[in-house]
Amino acid sequence: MKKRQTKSKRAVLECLKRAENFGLRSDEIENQLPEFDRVTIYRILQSFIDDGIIHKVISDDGKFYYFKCHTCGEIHYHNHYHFKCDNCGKVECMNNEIEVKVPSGYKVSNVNFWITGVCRDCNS
Amino acid sequence: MKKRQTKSKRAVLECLKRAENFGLRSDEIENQLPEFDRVTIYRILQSFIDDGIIHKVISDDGKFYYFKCHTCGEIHYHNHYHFKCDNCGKVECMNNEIEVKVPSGYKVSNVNFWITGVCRDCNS
DNA sequence: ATTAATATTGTAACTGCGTTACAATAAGAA
DNA sequence: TTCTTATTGTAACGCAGTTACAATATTAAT
Repeated sequence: MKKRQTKSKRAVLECLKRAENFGLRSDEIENQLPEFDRVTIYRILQSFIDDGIIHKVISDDGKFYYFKCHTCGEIHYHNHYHFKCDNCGKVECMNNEIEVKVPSGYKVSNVNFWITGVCRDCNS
Repeated sequence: MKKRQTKSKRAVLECLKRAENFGLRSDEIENQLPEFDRVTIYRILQSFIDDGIIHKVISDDGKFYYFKCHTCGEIHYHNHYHFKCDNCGKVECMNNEIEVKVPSGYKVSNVNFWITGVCRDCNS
């Protein structure tokens, strides 16, 4: 099952890199890449996640956002906030590690932190 | 649009109270209350949320969990962790307020914090 | 207790989003 | 160039939640 390089994979990765630490939904990627089928895009995103190249986060209204953030590719769980601006709609990774405190006896393996509010750009 | 008391509403609230600070999915409530239609249950849950009686949280795999936790009904956003045990599958509200630190310029209005791991019961 | 107004319910059909099956295509090694 | 098989597109499916609408049940007024 050796992976192959394809136009579609390169294109999807380009989309996510262009977005930087802002996240995209799969339908946003679809719109940017109408030459590829949505199933293909889903599969590529999943394979990137399996490889640790990107990560995905669920929003509070049940949609997945995909990120190619600066810590992707390293061994880590993505323990930073993901902030969605209610005004402009943009979703971004906040690049601060969060110290997750849980009661004794609990063991944390993964986190999904979602915040909504107003971003700096929309506040000024 | 004055609200009315019904058997279904009482039954749904009973389910959630019985669960205490553990969360339930709508399909779990459906199974407990086969006498009511799933649409009815969805509507009741939504109306409870509108009234602030319960709150809902999205899990990292895209399912909603409904909680009647001890702080529901007060004016607050539910800024506590929601912990799902990978072993026993239970989901619980962790009753500690989290101090959410965001970069200056950002304004937080709502949070959705989801953690997975192993709970105290399954660890011992 | 009756009646009337309308909030609530059940049924059916629909939506959005992600997945699966399978045959056709194309990447990359020989 | 040829072969192997990873990848793709098409179509159909599945799940979770929503909407439309007519039937029912709660509550207030008589």
